[in-house]
Amino acid sequence: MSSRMQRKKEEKKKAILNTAEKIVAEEGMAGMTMEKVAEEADVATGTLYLYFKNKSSLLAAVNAQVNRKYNNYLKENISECTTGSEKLSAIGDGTVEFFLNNPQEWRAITELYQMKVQNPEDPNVQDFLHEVNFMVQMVAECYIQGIKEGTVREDLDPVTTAIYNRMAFGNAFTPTTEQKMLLEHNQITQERYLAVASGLMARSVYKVLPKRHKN
Amino acid sequence: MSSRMQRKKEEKKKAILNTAEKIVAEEGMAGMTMEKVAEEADVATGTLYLYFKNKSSLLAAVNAQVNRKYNNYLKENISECTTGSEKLSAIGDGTVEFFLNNPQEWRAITELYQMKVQNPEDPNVQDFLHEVNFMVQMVAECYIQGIKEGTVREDLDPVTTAIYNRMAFGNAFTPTTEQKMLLEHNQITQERYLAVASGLMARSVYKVLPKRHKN
Amino acid sequence: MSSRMQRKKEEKKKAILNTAEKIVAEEGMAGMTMEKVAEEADVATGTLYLYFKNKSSLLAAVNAQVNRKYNNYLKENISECTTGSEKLSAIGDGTVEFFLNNPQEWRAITELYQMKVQNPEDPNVQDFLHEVNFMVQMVAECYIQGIKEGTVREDLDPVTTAIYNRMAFGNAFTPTTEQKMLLEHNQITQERYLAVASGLMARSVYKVLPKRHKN
Amino acid sequence: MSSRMQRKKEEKKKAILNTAEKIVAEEGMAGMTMEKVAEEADVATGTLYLYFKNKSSLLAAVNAQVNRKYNNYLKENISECTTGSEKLSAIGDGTVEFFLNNPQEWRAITELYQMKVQNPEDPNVQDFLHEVNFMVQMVAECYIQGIKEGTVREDLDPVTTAIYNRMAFGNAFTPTTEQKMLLEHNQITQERYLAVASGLMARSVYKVLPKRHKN
DNA sequence: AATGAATGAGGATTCATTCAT
DNA sequence: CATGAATGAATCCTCATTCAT
Repeated sequence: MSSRMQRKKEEKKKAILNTAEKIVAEEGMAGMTMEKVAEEADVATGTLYLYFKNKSSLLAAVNAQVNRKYNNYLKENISECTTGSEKLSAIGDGTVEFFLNNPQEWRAITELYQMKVQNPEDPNVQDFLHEVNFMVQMVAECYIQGIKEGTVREDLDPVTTAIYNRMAFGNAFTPTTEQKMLLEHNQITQERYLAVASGLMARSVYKVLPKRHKN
Repeated sequence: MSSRMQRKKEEKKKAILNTAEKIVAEEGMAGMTMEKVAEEADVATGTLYLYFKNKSSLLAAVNAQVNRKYNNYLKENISECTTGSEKLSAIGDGTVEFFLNNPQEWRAITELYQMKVQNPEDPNVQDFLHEVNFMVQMVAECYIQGIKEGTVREDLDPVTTAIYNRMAFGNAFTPTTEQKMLLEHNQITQERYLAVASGLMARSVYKVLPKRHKN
Repeated sequence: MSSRMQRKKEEKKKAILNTAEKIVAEEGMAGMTMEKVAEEADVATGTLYLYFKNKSSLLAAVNAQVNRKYNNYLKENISECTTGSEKLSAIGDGTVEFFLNNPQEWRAITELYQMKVQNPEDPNVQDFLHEVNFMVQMVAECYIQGIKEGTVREDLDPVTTAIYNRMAFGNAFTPTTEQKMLLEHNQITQERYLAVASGLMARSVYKVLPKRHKN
Repeated sequence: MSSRMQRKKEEKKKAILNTAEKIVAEEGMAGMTMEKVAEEADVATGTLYLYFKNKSSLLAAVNAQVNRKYNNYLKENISECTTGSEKLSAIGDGTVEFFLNNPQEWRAITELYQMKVQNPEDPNVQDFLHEVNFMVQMVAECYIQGIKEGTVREDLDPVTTAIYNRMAFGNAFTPTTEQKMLLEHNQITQERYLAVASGLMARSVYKVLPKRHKN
């Protein structure tokens, strides 16, 4: 295959992926039908199966891509930080920024939390796992550095905490339906909720809260 | 209707509800088809609709029941506590116990976090909302008491925190698929995960960690 | 059975019948479910089957009752007329009156035009047939008298015409969905339609139009 | 899509449409289930939904097609006529012919008189309405011409009469169940009924009956 | 590689009718 | 007589996946 062909193929795959991501963000995982993806990506239904083994694999690919974007965003945000505490702040702030600037990606990420993995061998699943784990390791390293530097509690388990935080983060920005009902019922705004959640997470990690988090 | 008839009807409703709960726990919300419920509950499909308006309402009823069980469990656990700190500990420990003793209920609760409410007027939805809110208020009051008693941070927003905690709790005990993969990949046991998560939550709330939480 | 019991039974049957009639009028033949009838008539579903063999039979009974009412109305209206022409006018005017005063009955009558007879042996079907045929014979006799008196065309086939007129009448007052769309599309009011239809029917029968029909 | 493909698709659509028409004619609107259509058209259930949005739309399409056939038949029949009276006769005779030669279409047309329109935006509904209205306008114009030429009553309302006639025609050829019972009960043949009905309709319209209608 | 028509199993819901009490 | 819970076949519609072109 000529490299031009190659490139074209790659582009089509991306187009499908982006369309799928958009639909997942807008209508949820269950709302993403292969037909809709095909139509909106302007390809035939059958074509989807040339690029993705099945729906499950496409979802995994979306999940991988969207997490890669998130990771890249944070990586860049961190690059100029030196202390662990700074990095953690950068991750926190970066997430807020990412959430505000890429609402579609964020919606997709949280929708896909509940993705059921059908075939762990699937390269897209592997890819996805790789991305998520990268993030976990990155955060864990910040904790380790923070512990060394005395800003993070010494008894904190870095990796496990990082894994726990993934969900806590997601939830802080995108409450479940149940939580939305509770917030509404108790007349609490989403902004308030986000602030409180962030504070709680910070407090669980830091020895002394950095200034910005005193809110 | 004779009271015997009445009782029998009530029993059948319970039977359907329990079957539905079991299936939700085992196969998720989407995996709960009306046919499966009917078959496993050993009734005809049509019978389900005698007791529940539609699938959505049945799910809400399951959600209400399962949260009621949880609430009752905690209520009893709390009843002998006096200080806010004690109560919060009792809630934490009670949740662990409940999770260990009623794995099915717990699975169902977490599966149903993402339940979409279709008709807010539905009595079962109302019932569910009532239960969840009861729990939130109960925890919030413990925080308030704890603040008064000096064990809980003064700047903590009781209700909002209680709402956030619902999800954090759920997640601590039943990680998402994604998290399970991460835990496995990093060779962290579920017990370890639960311990770390509990510690993080405690730390975010307490002024000084109670002894039991020093893990 | 005591005659009091007998009466009570008769009353219950009437109640069911009236409820069924109402529902047919409001929601059409297909919209009349046995459950709805039972609920609205405040009896158990099973009770319906004590009084009517099946749904089909209940519909036939409704059809019979509603036509009986119509017939009685016209009979009374005619009773003081002497000439055939007068009687026919009385039937026409009576129908308009009946239609205006008993909209429910009228709706039911027209809805039931398309009733499919499943079992011709059914007493209710027989009853229904008897009523409709009574009406046909009554009109036919008016035609015959009119012919004798020189007001109705001699070459008119009394019975066949009377049968044809049943439908024409019904249609004049209750156009089909299709016709309603056409009327709306051409901005013709129902009143106009009724007037035109009546004029056409009169003209097809009379030698010289009676004054009232010159519209 | 290749034009061969295109043609094939068109053919399949027609096949489905024809099957649906046949079933409507034989078993009525309510008797036409999607499953029956699929089976008899030898396609899968899902295939129906590739060609028609839903059952309601399929029924509308059948209604449109069957009326188009009827219209075309009459258009051709009229084409060589010059006077309004001739055209009206041609329409009457044409309808008899159509009824005799296309019994299935005729049955379908009359069955569909009671079609409930669910979505007026549906192209098939629009199509159907267009066809029916075409017929109404055509007949109305004949009346207008006839009035000018002095053969049709001057006081006749062309469009309204044409709308009324649609039903009258339909009924003349395809009596309702009720009427069939009455005819049978009074030993009147369908031919006789048709003749009488035609005569009545003619008489309601013409100033002087054309010879052919003196029956 | 790409297409998109076709498939058909599966899922929610309704409703006439029965029957044990 | 009366009840009303229970039945389960029937119906509409969806959607992941395949395959002939």
